[in-house]
Amino acid sequence: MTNKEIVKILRNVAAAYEVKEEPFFKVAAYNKAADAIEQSPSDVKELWEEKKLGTLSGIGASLEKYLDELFKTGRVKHFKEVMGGLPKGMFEINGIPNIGPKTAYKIALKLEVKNLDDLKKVAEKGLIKSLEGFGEKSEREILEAIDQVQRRTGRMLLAQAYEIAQKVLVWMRKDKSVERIDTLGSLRRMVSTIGDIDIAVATQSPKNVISHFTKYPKGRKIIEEGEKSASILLENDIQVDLKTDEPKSYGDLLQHFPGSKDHNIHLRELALKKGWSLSEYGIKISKKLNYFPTEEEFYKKLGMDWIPPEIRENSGEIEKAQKHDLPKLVTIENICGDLHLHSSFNVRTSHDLGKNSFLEMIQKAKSLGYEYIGFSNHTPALGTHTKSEVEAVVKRQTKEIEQLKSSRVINILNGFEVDILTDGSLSLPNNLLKNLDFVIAGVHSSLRQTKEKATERILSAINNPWVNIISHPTGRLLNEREGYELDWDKIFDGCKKFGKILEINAWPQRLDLFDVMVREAVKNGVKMIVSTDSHAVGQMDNINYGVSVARRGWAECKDILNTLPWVEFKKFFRVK
DNA sequence: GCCGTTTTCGGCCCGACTGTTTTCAGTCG
Repeated sequence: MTNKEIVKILRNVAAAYEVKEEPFFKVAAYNKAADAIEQSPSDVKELWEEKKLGTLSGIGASLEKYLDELFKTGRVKHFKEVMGGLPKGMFEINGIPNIGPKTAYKIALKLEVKNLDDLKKVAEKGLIKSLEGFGEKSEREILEAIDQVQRRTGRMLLAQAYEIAQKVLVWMRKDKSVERIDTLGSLRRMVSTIGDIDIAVATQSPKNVISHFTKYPKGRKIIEEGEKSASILLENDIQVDLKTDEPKSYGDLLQHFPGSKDHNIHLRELALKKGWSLSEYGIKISKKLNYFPTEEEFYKKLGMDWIPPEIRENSGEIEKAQKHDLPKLVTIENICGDLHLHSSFNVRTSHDLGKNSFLEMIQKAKSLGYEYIGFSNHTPALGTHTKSEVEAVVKRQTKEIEQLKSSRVINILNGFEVDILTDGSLSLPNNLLKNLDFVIAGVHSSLRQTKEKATERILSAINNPWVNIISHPTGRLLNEREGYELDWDKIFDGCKKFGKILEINAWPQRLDLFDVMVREAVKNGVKMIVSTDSHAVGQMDNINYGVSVARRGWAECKDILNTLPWVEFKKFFRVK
């Protein structure tokens, strides 16, 4: 049983409880447990076998007992009772954007909808709008949502694939026959979502390597075990493919499998003009196969510089490499600070609070070798604070940060992440914003506006003199929703005119701006900043994924503001 | 349901927004 399957079961129980109007906290508890499992890097069944289920926060005595029953018998009597009497179809359509448990229940019950296809049919027949509480618009939006779901891919997030792959690499390095090891495929190119995990090994004794690989402790099933390659399935149904080659030809292997397909096709066409042919085994010149131990030598033979995997998309990189004019892409070592950090500073916000204190985040920043750090908690919720209370909160945070600044452990910027509200106004007034060292503004609600409205909305934040950074500009969530559409010419113009910075948000599900738009921003001369949106110190390591997006967008240090040393960096903000 | 404790109960989740209402229910973050 995979984590995904367990999560689905728990979400179904939560949905059933919600429909049956059980106390809210019970519903929340099940969803929280599902969240914990969804985000757990370990296999939950494995944890259960090791009697470590209790280490997962959100799983208490009751759920532990139910999961025990689930793993032993494959079912849970209590869950069955809870879901009893409810139409099965509701669990199939629950979770589609804007369809929650109650909507799912109503539709499944009244229209006898059993699955997504049924839902599409009844919506197309116009049966939904005739239900009480539904109308033309909600029916149309359901159709759009189905369309969105059907286009969703079964790919995992880059961060997930990356972490799983790192563990496999650690295991593989234990085998003495492994001389070199790297990831291949879209993972090596650091694409935002990944299908399978591919790994390359340079070795003289592939047999040993493959035998070691198939013994990977988290492997569930060996799919294929050949002489030079093997594939295994991990317990969470993720496939890992291993390919080996001799060290003398390792560069060929390493170059071939990451692609992209278009990049390789272009290379092959170039080779063909010289009468050569390219493959994973090397470059064939007048029927003789030439081997290359490194990628650098492979590319050199083709008359070009080595191309960083992140930009191998056949979008001009080959021509640049031939002219020895590739961009000098930003690296993680260039990053000097992180400005999008949510601390546990005690404010009742309308969004999530962080888990760690200012001090803990400062210490983490030091350990990352940063020169500066910026705090950007969400603002106090508008509904529950009076004007003077909001002002008091801002003052309280400012005072606390001023004290930390005086300790001179690291350079600190005092800021907030303000909401860009539906009408384009901000969740803090200007008279408070102007006293902050910096302001990040982001959209956190009403994500379904038209292109025109969304553009206007963001432009009004760009026009605000106290706003410095626009966070996660497109609002997309990978595998979940596409962002709102924007008129990018206007956004870029606004940023340039008013000196605003676009964020490359490194949160694994966001990665927003995304690579293609980063490239556009670079072309337009718009400055960006890579930041993590961390809500806990551990998440500050995610900066890596943001840097990858920047690299995929051809960004150099000149494009990324937080590569600047403090003395230069602070000039862009209101540091006294 | 979970969790933490001032440790076996009481607090935890609520604000914003939308579409359908005409005062609210449901979704989302």
